[in-house]
Amino acid sequence: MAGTARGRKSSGKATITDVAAVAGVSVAAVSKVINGKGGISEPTRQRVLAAADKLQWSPSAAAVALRGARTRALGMVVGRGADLLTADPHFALLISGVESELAPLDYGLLLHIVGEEPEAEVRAYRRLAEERRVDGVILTESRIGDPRFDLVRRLRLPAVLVGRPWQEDPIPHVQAAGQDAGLREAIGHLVELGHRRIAYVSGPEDKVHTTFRRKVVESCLSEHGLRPSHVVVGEFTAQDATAAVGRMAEPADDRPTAILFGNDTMAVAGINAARRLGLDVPRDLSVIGYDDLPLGELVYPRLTTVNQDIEQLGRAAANELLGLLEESGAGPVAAPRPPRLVVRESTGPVPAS
Amino acid sequence: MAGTARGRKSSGKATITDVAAVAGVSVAAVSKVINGKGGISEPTRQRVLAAADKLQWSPSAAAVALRGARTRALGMVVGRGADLLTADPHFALLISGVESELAPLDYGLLLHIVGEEPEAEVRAYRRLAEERRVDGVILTESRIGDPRFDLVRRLRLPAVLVGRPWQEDPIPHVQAAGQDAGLREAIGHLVELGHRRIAYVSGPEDKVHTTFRRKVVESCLSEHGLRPSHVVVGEFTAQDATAAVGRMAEPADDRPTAILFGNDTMAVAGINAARRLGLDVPRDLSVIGYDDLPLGELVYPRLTTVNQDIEQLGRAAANELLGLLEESGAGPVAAPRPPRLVVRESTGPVPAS
DNA sequence: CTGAAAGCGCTAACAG
DNA sequence: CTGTTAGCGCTTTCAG
Repeated sequence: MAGTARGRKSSGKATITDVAAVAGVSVAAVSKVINGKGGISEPTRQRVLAAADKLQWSPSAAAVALRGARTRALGMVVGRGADLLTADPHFALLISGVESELAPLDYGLLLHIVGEEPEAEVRAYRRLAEERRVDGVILTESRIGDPRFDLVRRLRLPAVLVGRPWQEDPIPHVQAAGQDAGLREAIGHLVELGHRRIAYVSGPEDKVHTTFRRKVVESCLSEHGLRPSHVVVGEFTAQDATAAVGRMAEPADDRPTAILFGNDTMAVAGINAARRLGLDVPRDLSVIGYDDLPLGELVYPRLTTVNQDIEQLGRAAANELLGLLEESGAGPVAAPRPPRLVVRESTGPVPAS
Repeated sequence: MAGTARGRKSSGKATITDVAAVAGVSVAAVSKVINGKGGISEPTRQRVLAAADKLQWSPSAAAVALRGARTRALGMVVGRGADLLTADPHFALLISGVESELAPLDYGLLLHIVGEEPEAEVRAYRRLAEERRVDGVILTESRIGDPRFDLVRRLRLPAVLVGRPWQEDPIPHVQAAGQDAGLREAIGHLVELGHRRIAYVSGPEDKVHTTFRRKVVESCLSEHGLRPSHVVVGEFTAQDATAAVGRMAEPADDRPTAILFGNDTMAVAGINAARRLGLDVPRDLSVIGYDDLPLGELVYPRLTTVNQDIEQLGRAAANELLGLLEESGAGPVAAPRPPRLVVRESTGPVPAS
């Protein structure tokens, strides 16, 4: 195990030059072998591979990026407080889907969690672009008048939005076909059970999907000749859900017999609020959530909810973005399937009264 | 608004050369201004800053990394299936804490979610190191005989572990003082309520913290002159929790009057399993979880559990790693406080029988 | 105080 | 088939 030949810099990590030296070839040959370019004899190829393996060498991401302007990393900026982030596995699922698409291509995902302040968010995107840290970004949760679409365009930062774009924004986006399917099924389910007084508890209306869903609920109810008995716009939190239920329970004869909630967290909180008010779910009140979090299976009664394939959505978004970057090797990805109702135990026939 | 002076490459993004040209100085001057090195006159400084701002320029991360061997990014490899990831906000919290420490220093976090296969995990770390994509990594969930400590050492990849190291491993790590405090409080609480038959449902014993906690429970019970009525080792899943409760309920006279679960998800599942067996919580059975997820406040009865300040742990880990990298500017971070019991509604006096 | 020039590790022409 | 060489955008001596 005598020391290596001509003094390799003792401590620093191996470079392409070291590999070339060990293999007894030129750096160009090493480069070609690593990048699978043709025009290299098999014996040479083997020697290079052996040398690279021996030295535990892979091309430096920085050098490759500097040379080719490809960083092989995608970015994602999440603008939410830690509290909301953790109450809702939404992002974990999305990221997991994105990663599953990226991993085989050896792309990385650069994550930025910023607070709610819009300026921090803008700054994050700006740096990602200006510093050329990523090849593109994945956007989520588009808001009404979302500034990010303009931003990424000005930044010339390739971007794909997960979900429903704001207006006719020509930004590439992925979403499941039949976005309204889940809510339609949900309402159909309730109507079939005899419910007529149906309330809707929504999330903050600055999000595009929030208003969209409220409209779907309203139009779908009207197709059944109904109007929502109550519409509450809140904050997607347990507190707001509890408050909403409290408010709706007041005049008992006007109380809804079923409530649709904007997400599962609110729905579960709503169920418990009802219970504390002496109402049994589903006997006195039916409840439907949205998202189908694991939580829904854990609680009692198990939650009837609308399932979205968020992970698949992440996969599709990553795939789309990779396509934009002309990254071959990103095989086709199955389209995310429409949201659909999962009937469990929190819905039942309308109370007799 | 006439076209820029001598043909700047029309479409490509601005470089330091462009900024220098616009400011009418040399690239060296621009570099010095940006990096806050002294020896630049104020007027020059202003001109450079104005030019950089006008061109929306920040130094390319790739070039900086190539030159200085600092990527200003940290890595985190999460080896878990998407399912486990989402059932447990643990990582979301941790990441959120890490980010909050990184953001002010403009460090990025490169995330890799790999499956359960150990080889995928090793590969991920190896690439992170060999490609010099990150300056260091944060490790979580150390396992018995964890190969990653050796790995990062061989890779010369600066690393900090979140949580309890395996054996005396000399890897830098952060953890709250008084790791056993929460469980001790929990058991004290139960004993005070008169419980004598106390069971423990643990997670997979390949994790270091899992075995540690079981030992704490056992030794703490024995200090009270007790032995666990049952110890079940499962998978941290709702299924296993349900099964465990089913098994323990069998001979009613040997049934535990209280169960400690390894995490909140199991605890909630356990409560519902008990309910389906006709047992009321906390009247017939007391239940305590671990982690204090938001979930615990949503369910009925609200869950008594052990709270850990995971976000703070993430902050501390990032801070420690930054310190290892000799990154100044990482101010001191408060030490994570010991786990502590949060008493809510799922525990009560031992049943009379 | 300011600028010219030498690389960091790699890829892509171009010559042999 | 294989080697030489010119930069990619930046920082950093070292001279002016």
